[in-house]
Amino acid sequence: MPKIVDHEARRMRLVEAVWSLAVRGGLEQVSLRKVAEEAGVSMGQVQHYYSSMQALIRDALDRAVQAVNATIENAVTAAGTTSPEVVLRAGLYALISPAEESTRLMRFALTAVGRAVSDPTTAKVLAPGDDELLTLTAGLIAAAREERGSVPRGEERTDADICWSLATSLGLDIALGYRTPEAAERVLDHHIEQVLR
Amino acid sequence: MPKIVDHEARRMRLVEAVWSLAVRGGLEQVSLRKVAEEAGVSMGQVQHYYSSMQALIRDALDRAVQAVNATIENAVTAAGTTSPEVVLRAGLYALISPAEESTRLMRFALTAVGRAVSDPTTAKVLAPGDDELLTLTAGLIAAAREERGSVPRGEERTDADICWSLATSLGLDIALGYRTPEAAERVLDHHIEQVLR
DNA sequence: GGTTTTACAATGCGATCGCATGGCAAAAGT
DNA sequence: ACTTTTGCCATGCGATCGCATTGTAAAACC
Repeated sequence: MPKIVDHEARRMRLVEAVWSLAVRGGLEQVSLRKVAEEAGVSMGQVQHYYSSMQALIRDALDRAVQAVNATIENAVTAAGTTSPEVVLRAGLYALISPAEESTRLMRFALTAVGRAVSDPTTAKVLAPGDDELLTLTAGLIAAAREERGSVPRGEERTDADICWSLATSLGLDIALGYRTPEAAERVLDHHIEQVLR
Repeated sequence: MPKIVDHEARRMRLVEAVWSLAVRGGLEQVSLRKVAEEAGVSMGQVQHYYSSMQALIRDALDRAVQAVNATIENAVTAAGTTSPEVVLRAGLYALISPAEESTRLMRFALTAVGRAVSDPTTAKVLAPGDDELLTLTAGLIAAAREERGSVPRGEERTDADICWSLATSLGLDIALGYRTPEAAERVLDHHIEQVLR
């Protein structure tokens, strides 16, 4: 067998290049040559690791979405077994984090959203939280309400749905420069306060 | 002077072609030749009315945003001077309307969102509701609360902000096929109910 | 130590792109 | 009638695109 290289590292390097190029000038600025140059490798290497441009971009998107999900899970895990309200806030805040890498991933996701309009595969990758996340969040909301002594009012699933929609929307606003993370946090805080009231 | 033609009609025809092409295959599928073919005219005509591809797409985006705003204003105007809650609902519902043209415009806007990441001009066009809209909406919320006899709690501006964020988010979900208009309406109804409670 | 397999690198091809250019028909002004 | 202006068409150019092809150096296997 030939040279032993770290395939994962190679791919990650190329995906990073795609992220940078796309954030800098949109997905349309991502080409085999540009990616190769940005990553400091030859065009041949890009072709060696990805059978097509589509495959490269798809992998870049997959990894971006997975990275965002990972930050949410990490935030929730870090919150540990404190009060449900703290866990709830931790998860939602992950989407409006001022961390530069977080914003970068959101920005890249935004450059790919356009494709979701005509490409069902892309749409599936970018789809909002699944049932499992919604169920978990609904449980957190119910528990947090109980903890606060609020009147339970059912419909926690819809409340959870709205929370994630709002947090995502705020995160995208941050990525587009429409809001600062601080302003977004104030809005999100206010909403959580209303929900748990 | 030469042939008299309806410039506005010509431009609108080209913009329509851009919308169709972009919704069908993303903004990257929009080219001078394709637009000309889609509109059933020559490439020269496209060049005659738009000095560059950028100008054409910018006009298409401007008109799309203006069209969406128009549907909101029309909905509000149509609601007339009934109760503030009805007016509020009318405006918000406009963003999740099941009307085909409405979804089409949202879809096109989505194909352009990616550009906003790296193009401040596009970002400005796609920016969320301005202060005026927010102030107006906040007034409607306050009035609707009073009408219902709810306790006033200030912060109506933030409530208005959240309402528009949620409605927009739901509208985009519909455009991407993540939700049906009916499901989105249920979510929005629930939120309005919570806000006015 | 030769063979094979892997990991690239370099180059070329056909298609498509935005845009510039030049020409031409029609109609308003003189 | 003739000039001028406008609306539009057709064509060509240089750049860039994704991808196929071919070549090559290195390392595991026999």
